[in-house]
Amino acid sequence: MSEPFSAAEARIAVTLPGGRTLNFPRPVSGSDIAAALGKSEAAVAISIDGKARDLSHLVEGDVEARLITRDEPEGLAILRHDAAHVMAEAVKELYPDTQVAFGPATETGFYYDFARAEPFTPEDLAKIEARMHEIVRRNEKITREVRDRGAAIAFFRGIGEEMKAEHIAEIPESEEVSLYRQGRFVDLCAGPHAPSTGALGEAFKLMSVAGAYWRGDPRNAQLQRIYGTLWAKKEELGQYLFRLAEAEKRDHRRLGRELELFHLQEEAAGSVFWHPKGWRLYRVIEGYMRGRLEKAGYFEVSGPQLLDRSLWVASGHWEKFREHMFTAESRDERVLALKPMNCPGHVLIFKSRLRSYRELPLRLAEFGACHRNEPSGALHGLLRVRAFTQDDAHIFCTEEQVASESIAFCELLLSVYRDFGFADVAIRFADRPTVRAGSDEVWDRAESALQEAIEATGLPYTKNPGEGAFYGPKLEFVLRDALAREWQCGTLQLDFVLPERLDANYVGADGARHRPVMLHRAILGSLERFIGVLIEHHAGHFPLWLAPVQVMVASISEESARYAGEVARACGDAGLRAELDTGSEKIGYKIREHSLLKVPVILVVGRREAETKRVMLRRLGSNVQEALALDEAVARLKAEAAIPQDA
RNA sequence: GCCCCGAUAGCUCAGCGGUAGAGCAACCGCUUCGUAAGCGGUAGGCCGUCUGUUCGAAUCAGACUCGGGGCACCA
Repeated sequence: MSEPFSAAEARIAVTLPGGRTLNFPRPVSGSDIAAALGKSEAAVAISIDGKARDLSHLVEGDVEARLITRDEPEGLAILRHDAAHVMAEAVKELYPDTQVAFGPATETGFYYDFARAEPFTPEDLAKIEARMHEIVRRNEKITREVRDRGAAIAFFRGIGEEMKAEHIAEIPESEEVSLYRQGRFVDLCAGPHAPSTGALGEAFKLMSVAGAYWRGDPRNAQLQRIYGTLWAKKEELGQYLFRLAEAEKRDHRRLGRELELFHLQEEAAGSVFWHPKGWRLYRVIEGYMRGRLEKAGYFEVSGPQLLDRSLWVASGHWEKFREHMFTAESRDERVLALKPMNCPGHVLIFKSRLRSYRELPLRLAEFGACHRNEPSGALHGLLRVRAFTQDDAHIFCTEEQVASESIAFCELLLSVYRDFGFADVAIRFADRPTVRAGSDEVWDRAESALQEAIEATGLPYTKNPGEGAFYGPKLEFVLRDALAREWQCGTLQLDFVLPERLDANYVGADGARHRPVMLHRAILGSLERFIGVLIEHHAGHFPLWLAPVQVMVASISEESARYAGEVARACGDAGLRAELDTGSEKIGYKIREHSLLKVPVILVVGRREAETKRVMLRRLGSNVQEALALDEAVARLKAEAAIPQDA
C-alpha cells in the first residue's frame, strides 16, 4: 500500500501488528489509521500501545496500533457495550423518569440496569427495541469528554442520575472520569465506543427483564435489568436464537418428563421423584462410581441422616451454615439437623476408635444423601435441589500425603469424566471466603498446601478468589458440555479446621497424637445435578452403557411376535436392558415411537429374521440397518454396553 | 429470599365477564402391515389454592403455593 501522506511536516510512526510501520503527520486519529488501511467500515475502535481507544483518539507520538474490528470478539464486545448505551438512550427517551445504573456487555449481548417505579412489560421491551432501531438509523455521533470529577458529579446530580454520581465517587483518583454523549443521552463510561450509533447494525434483540440489586447487594434497592443480545451479523443473531431453541429442546426438565426419568412437584419442592427409567440410570451411575472408588482404595460407609445439634455446633456448621439446614425435634425436645454435608459423620467414624498412622490415608466414601434448605428462588430442576446425594468421600491423611492424594484424585476424576463423555474440564482454585472458620494462619497453610498439590498435578487452573468452603480452600472442577456451558461438579477441598474442631487424631510413628488433614472430595458432586448435566450433554441420547432401555425389540407383525420374544429374552439373559414391542402398530410407527424415547438400539424382527434367526439392528439417529445373526448381535451389544471400569 | 412473568385435559396450547375447546397422548375397536405418525370411536378438566368485586368469574382484583427468566446464594 502506498503511503497516504507525503508532507514533510512532523511525522509519527505507527507500527501495526506484524511489524509493518505507517507514517502519518502528527496528530493522527484512529479513524485516519483505519482509513489508511481501508477498514473504515469494519473498525469500531483501536488499540494504542495495548490500550483500547475510540477511533477519534488522537495519536501524538510513535505508537504500536491495532485496529479492533466488528468481526473479532473484542470489537463485538464494544458493539454490545454500545448497544447497552443505545438501549439506555431509548429508555430515557420513552420513560424520562427512569434512572440509569450500570450497563455492560455480556458473553452474548448486553444489559442495562434501570431504576423506575413502573415495571417494564414485554410490550415496553418491544417499544424500546423499536426505538433502538430508530437511534441506530439516526446514526448519532458518539463522543467522549473528560471531566473533572467534581463537575461530573454535579452534572449527574443535576440531571437526576444519583447512581451515576455515586459511582463516580468510587472511581480511583488515578483514573480519569470520562463521559460519553450520543444525541441527548450522556453516560458515565470508561469506553471505548464505536464512533456512532449506526455501527450497531440490526442484529440485536431484547430478551428479558429481570430484577438485579444495585451493586449486587440485596440490601440495596432492586433495579430492573433488561437483557439483550447482539451479533455482528443478522445470520449470527439467527444462529444464536436457534441455539437457544436447541438448548430448550435438550432441557433436562423437558427430557426428564418425555423420557419418563423423573418428575418434580410442589409437595416436595426441590426433591426428585425418580421414575423407573430415571432410577435405573441413577443406579447404573452409582454402581459405576462404587466400582471406581473401590478400585481406588476407598471404603464405603453410611452415616446417619439426623444428627444432634451439638455436633453441628462443634463442627461450626451451626454458626456458618445454619440457614441452609433443616432441623427436626425428637420427643425429648432435642434439636436434630438433617445433614447438609457428610463430613462430620465421617469424622465420627474416624474417631470411633484410636487410629494409627499406618491406616492413613484413610478414604471414607459415602453416597451421602444431604438436605440443604436452599432459597426457593435458587431451585432449578435437577441442577439445584434441596435433597441430593453426593458421591462424597473424606480422605484422612498427613500433610505430607496431601499432594499424592490430590494427584491420584485428579487422575480418577478426569478418567471418570472421560467415561461419561466429558473431555473438557477446567480447574479453579477457590481461596478463603469472607465467612469462614479457622484462623488466618491455618488458612495460609491450607491454601499453600492445596496450591502445591494442584501444581504437583501439572494441570492448568485459574483462580476463583473468595469462593472457598467455610472450612477450607478448594479446587472446583468445571466441566463443559456439548453446548459449551459450564457446570461445576467435582471438588477437592483441603481442611485443617474440622479435624481440629471435632478433635480427630491418630497415633504417629513417634507414639504421639497428631492431627490428620481432611480432604473433602466429590467427582460427580451431586448425582441429581450430574444426571441433569448428563441429560443435557447427551440430549437424552445416552451412550449404551447408561441408557435406561438399551434395546427395543420390535416385531413387524403378529407372525414374528413369538420370535421377537425370544430375541428380547436372549438380550435380557446377556444382561442387556431390553424391552419388547409386539403391538399391532406398523413398524414405522414403532420406530418413531422408540426413537423419540431415545432408545439407542432397535432390533427389528419380521418373518425373514425369524426364519433365519437373525435381527435387523438399527441405531438411534441413523436409518441404516444391519442384518446380524442373533448371537452375534447380542454379543456385540453386550460388549458395547459394558460398564467402563478403568480407563 | 428479592424483581418481573406464568399456572386451563397426561403433554403443547386456544378461550380472557354469561358458566370449557383443539392437536397429540390414553382407552376401545378395526387393521397384521418391512424401517420416524394406518383408520374409526370413547373417555378425560372444581380452568393452581383461598378471599374479594359482580346478578354471574377460567376470565377482574388481592393474598398464597408452585413454576419460568434473572439477582443474591450455591453441589
